[in-house]
Amino acid sequence: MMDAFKLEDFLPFRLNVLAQEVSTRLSSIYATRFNLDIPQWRIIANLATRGDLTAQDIARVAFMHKSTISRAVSGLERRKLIQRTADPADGRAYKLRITASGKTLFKNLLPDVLAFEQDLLKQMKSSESAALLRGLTSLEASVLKIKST
Amino acid sequence: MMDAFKLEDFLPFRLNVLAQEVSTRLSSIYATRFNLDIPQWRIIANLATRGDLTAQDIARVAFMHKSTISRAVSGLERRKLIQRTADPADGRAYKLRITASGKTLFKNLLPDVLAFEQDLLKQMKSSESAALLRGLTSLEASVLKIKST
DNA sequence: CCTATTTGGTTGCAAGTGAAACTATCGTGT
DNA sequence: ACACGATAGTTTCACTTGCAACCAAATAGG
Repeated sequence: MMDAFKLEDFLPFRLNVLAQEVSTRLSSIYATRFNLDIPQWRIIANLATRGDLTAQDIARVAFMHKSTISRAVSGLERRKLIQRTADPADGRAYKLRITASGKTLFKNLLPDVLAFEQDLLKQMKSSESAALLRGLTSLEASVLKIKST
Repeated sequence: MMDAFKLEDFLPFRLNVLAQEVSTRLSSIYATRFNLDIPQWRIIANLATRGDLTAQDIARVAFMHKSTISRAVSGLERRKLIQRTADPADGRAYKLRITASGKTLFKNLLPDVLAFEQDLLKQMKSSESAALLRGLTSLEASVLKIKST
């Protein structure tokens, strides 16, 4: 019609659709089987793999808003999947730690989640999946550069 | 800590963060300068480049929910950027068409939007950006395959 | 020290979104 | 011609989310 612009080739659009599609399918795994939403899953995963963190730490590494974290933490604490203790070094902050049952949940969840990722990648030729991962790494760097501009 | 799982290497997480980051920065272009939100931008772009479409058509090509489209269309029609006419072939449907002022807006917007995409890609080595695009194409196919499973 | 600014975290509010219910119309089968 | 299920689009509702205002504690500057 007008111009040769194709929305379906437009990088931001493609990223959005892919992320959305992948996210929806993935979250159905931990939502239905483990009753976690996306923020909760991210917090669990970070605490399980990185050790104790404050909400602020999580905000930085998981790119989440602090209000989202605050709410997700309440839920996780209520279910005793994580535990909050005052940070001795900073009276405003709380150290978040995953509990034993949180670890168990994570251990049960992880295989499913990894299997899903592998399903996605296994459908691709290995040269293509390698290209994807390389490209994503490069794009991540590019976004950071633009960000600081 | 526990397992070698790294959330920051996990494909769904990476896609999410990237899409989110890119989307936010892009939408600030058309939000502040042209008062469009994401659904509206997508509708304008599709109508500008593909010609007349029904809401249903847009839902399919742009992966949007019909309720989202319905609301976005109202706003665009109110601003006379698009126009709705009853579909002669189907009494339930409406043909959506971009108006002259809609086209003008799109023409003004397009260069900014393309420049943003180019900014992203230009920061990457051309081998890396090629890898990215190839990988995304392959992943798109992979997601579709899993979807039908 | 004492004030001013910043920072960690929580909460209220407004906006956006998906699911589902609903209306109107279409298409199929009988 | 009619009844049925499917489909286009709108709207209501519940829920999520980001932003901004807020409180408490920390840090910086005079």
